[in-house]
Amino acid sequence: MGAEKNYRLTLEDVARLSEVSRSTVSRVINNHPNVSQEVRQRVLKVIQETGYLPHLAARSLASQRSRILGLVFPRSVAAFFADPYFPRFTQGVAQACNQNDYTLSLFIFYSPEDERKLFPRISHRGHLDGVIVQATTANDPIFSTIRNGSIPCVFAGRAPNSKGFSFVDVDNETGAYTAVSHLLQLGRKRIATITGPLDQTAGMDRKQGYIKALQDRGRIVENELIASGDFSRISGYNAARALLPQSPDAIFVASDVMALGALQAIQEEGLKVPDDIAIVGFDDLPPARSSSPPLSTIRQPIMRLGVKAVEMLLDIIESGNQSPQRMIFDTELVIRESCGSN
Amino acid sequence: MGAEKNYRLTLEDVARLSEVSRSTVSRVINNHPNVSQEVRQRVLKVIQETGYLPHLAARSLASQRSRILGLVFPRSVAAFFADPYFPRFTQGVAQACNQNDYTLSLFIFYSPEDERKLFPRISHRGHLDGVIVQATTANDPIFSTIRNGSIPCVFAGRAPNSKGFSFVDVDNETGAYTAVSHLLQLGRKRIATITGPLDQTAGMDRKQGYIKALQDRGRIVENELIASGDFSRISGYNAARALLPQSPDAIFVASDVMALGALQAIQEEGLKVPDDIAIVGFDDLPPARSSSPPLSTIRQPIMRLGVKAVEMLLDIIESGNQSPQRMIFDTELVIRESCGSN
DNA sequence: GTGAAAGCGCTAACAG
DNA sequence: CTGTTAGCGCTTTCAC
Repeated sequence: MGAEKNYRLTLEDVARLSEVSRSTVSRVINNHPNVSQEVRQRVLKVIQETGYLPHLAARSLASQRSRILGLVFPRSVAAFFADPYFPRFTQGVAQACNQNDYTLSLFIFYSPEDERKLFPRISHRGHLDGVIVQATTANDPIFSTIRNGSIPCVFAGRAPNSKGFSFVDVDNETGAYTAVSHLLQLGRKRIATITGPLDQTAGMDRKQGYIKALQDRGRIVENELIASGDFSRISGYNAARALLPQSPDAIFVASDVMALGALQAIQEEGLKVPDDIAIVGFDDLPPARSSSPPLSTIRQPIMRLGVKAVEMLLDIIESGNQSPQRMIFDTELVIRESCGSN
Repeated sequence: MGAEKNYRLTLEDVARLSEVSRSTVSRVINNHPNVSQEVRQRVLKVIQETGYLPHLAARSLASQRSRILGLVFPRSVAAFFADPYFPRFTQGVAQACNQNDYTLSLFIFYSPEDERKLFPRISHRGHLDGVIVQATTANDPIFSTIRNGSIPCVFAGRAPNSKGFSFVDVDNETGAYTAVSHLLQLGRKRIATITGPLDQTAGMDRKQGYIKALQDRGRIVENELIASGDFSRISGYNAARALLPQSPDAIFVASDVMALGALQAIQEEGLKVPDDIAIVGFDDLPPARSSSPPLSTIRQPIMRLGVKAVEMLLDIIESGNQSPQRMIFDTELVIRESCGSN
């Protein structure tokens, strides 16, 4: 191991020790082809022995690339760290950043104050090489910021007004469609839904999948069976309470966290899940596995979304490719006890 | 609003436009006193109008400070984003970083591979101005890395071998003591505990508080009433199952997440909480509020821990103060239904 | 395949 | 209070 001294070694030092020029050392570090095997080995050895580490700021300044990626959670993603979805996504992003030798820098917005302060840093070229932005409602100021800036960006989730933007997402509509179809196959007659916020595509698309599944089987879509929530547990609880008087025999809930709230409301009413009411959630987060009864749900590959977002972003950065890219992941129906299929 | 062009303005540009030298502009930006009011205003106006933003890398290089703080989750913090504690703490850290114009950079370790790659970046001076490290087991390699490096560091939680390190923490022992004392006052006779991992101070201290509360009231500490977990839900579930044959009438559980698992185990056994068994958890995370029955628990100010960690770290960085600092927050008993006091 | 030289955009003495 | 002058440590033409 190289000594970890206070004195920082520089390229200059390594060059001297390996008896070549700074340029050559730089080439070795950056894997430039124009270095002879012999010299390369010699330099590598010195680097190894000294524990030399390039100075990131110096490198950024000279190369005009910071090798820092931003991960942005807009203010309208209020639920932020209350829903396990976000930490999990963050984990995927962090992992992929490590893998690719990029540094991850986290931006979480709370107040307009934060935005005023941080938006310039995010959108101006020079600080970040690119950003991953959690998609949210159309009117969040983050959109105009990104649009007016010139920084490479990938959205996590399709944003309502994100035409021309790159994004990673899951097929929300098909996921919901699958969930509701399953419920129909099980013979449920009055299938209700608790939607997510309808100003986000995830909320809209999942609702659309619910509607489509019903229609494809010739069922009538009843508005009294549709309640809306905001992905929070309490909103799921309240929505379920509002739904119960309509005597549904099944509910498709647009997120696991809301489903947990709904489950509680149902049970408090003395009703049994799945006997009286079947439930299918969406996300497949850990809490879904440990509820009583365990929650049937639509699994989405959250961590992989994070990883893919980074890879897509790096591709955009490195290729300079301007045309928007997109990647839609499939979901998977996970059957547990809450839907009563076993 | 300044135009967000591809061309980056430099200090030079601002200097020219405001008809002063680069140094003066630099002084204005860095709030140096040696600038006349008049000139300062003029420069500020130009900055405002042009939307000039200093180039961080250039600044870092020249000033030898990156204004980037690292937040590190060691590999042995496996539960990572499964326990809402961490996201919440992260939130506090992110908030405080914004406030102080520092950038937050996140390091989450999964594999030895990650460590090999990232440790040098963390411990070498020059990349990060300081790091906040989530405390964990004594044998995690992060400790030697930090110790051998020369980077300012604050631990979140007291580490088992962190003598001489700065940290923020809560008074775990007193928190546990309070919880158990409350249970005793309610007349519970056979109070069990489910501990956290005993190679972490949070686990040890909470166990110690349990023991002390019992002893202070002249109770005998029975080993059969002590089960250990690892802060995960499933470990709480298993520990509770192991405890039930000893017929406890109360359990102090060292984390809310484990308490939820224990609750489930108890209820599956047909026992009632709090009638048959009272439960008090630790943390006061959102899930504690929404369980049935709601969980009595020991609240710790998680976000404030994050904020304080940053402030402490900045103080160390800016003052160059070497002597270890520490801050211990008080906890608070939150009474809900699971302990049966109402 | 290698080295010399010119910056990248900023800070920080040092003069004045 | 203000300007001049050196760098910070690296990348990147451009010669050779």
